[in-house]
Amino acid sequence: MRADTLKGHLDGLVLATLAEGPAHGYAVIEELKRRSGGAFDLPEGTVYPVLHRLEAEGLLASEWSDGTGRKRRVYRLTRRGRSSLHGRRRDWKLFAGAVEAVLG
Amino acid sequence: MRADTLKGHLDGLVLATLAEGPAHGYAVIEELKRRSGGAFDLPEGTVYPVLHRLEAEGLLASEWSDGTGRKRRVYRLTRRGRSSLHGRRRDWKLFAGAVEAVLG
DNA sequence: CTTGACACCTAGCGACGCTATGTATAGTGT
DNA sequence: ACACTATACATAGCGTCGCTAGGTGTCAAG
Repeated sequence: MRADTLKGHLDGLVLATLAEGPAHGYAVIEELKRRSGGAFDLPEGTVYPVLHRLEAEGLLASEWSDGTGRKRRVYRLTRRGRSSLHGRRRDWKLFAGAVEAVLG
Repeated sequence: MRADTLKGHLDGLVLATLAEGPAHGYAVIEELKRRSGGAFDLPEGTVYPVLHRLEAEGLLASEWSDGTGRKRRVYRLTRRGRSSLHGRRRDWKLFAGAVEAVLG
């Protein structure tokens, strides 16, 4: 997979990964890999900044969890995050449809 | 359509637009708009640099045409360009499949 | 004779995925 | 005991590339 193919789509993918329940950053990375069948095997330096950005935008909220002794930051969708995800799914359908119409 | 959604995909779209025959830059812009049903209404400052880049990479070749009096640069796919297009169509299918698997 | 479509061009900006690097803990193997 | 891997977080800086904004010039219509 070419680098930068994700550009502009990653936020939606991360939101979708958190749609079924809260998770910490590392788990988001693994879940993206799992759901995509290995296609999205993203470095931490890609995903952590996304989580920070989405939280800064109010689409995610987080809190530290030290239940297991290991410190983890657990993220969850806010209401606005869930709404943004719906918009992004719509946008994706439009975009994908347009690309396929052009590619033929 | 969000800006930058195209990032990493535009080259393939331009190649696809030229797959059915040579065209000049402005016509490529119009054809992208037409095929996409208006979704891809791209400014010239986006498309012209792409054409230059693809030509520099050997995927397109061009020559000036002044048949109508108006100067136009007409682009056509090279063999390598056509082969690149095939690869990009494959990549798109993989990418789109992975995105849809994640979005659910 | 101005307006708008056609047709080309490029400098510079901004966004963002990625590389590289750093820290620290838990588990596994030898 | 010691090394190594996986887990888990963080961020500075780079490179790419779509876009904005500005420029040149031709042609048709009102």
